Amino acid sequence: MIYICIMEEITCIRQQADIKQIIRCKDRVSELNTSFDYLSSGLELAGNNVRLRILFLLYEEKQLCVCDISDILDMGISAISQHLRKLKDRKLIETKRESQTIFYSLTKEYEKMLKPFFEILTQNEILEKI
Amino acid sequence: MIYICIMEEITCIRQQADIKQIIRCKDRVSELNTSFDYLSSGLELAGNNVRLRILFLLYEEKQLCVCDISDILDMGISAISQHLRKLKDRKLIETKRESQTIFYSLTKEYEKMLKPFFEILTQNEILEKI
DNA sequence: TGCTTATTTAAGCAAGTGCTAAAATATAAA
DNA sequence: TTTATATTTTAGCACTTGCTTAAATAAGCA
Repeated sequence: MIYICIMEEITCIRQQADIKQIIRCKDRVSELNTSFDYLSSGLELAGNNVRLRILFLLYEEKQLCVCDISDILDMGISAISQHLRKLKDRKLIETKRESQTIFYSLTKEYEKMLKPFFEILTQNEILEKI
Repeated sequence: MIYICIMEEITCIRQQADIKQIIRCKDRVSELNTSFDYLSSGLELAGNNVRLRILFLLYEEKQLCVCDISDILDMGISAISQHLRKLKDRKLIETKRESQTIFYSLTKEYEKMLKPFFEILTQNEILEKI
């Protein structure tokens, strides 16, 4: 019979290292693997300054077209369009065509998810003014 | 007398464009400018897969050293250290030295802020298993 | 003092991001 | 059909990010 022993390379050989803790954490992280991918990809999108502003504008105005956002943020239409595509691919926003104009809006799911953030944003601003 | 007229370049000359809406949004966005910078920089940090895992691990285990995280995530110590520095610079985490070992933990503020996210993460995982 | 352990910092590089400019697509109106 | 409007897509490029390797720092111990 052949025994194959897979040794996990431990980079750190601290005396006080809690091996049980490390193994428990490894398991925990790997079972939540896809959740981390999903959540981080969403946060990454919102983590861009321009995209965060776009999400906020859609949150407050309900719907806007590329052209509106381009004017508001003083940026090229193409640049905005590329940001919108990323947000749409990841289903943070959705489109509704009205003849030539394409209106973007937050999906129900993300409107709910982003609400607390934008409320903090707005409240802080008010507090600063008092 | 010399009049200087600063014309704002409007890239989009849509017939149906609501000029009042655009100007209102411009003002709104510019008054919240620093808030956007602050929030997006935080989300950007959490939007990285490795850093999100680090934040989650610190959330669950309360405190860990570079070495622990390096073992758990199977990554080089230097790479983890550089992520930790970014999180520390932005005050998402803080350090506590115990002789040679430096323990990292979430700051009170961000522990509270991240809680809802990690609860969703954990709940979804449980739901999937049923 | 030197040696070990724990960690950070710096240099270098491959890969990714976000912008601009130009070409392509799609709808409406003349 | 041609022309204008609204938008997307592609190519190219500067800039940033995240990793690796190697050198630097810092604390405890012989």
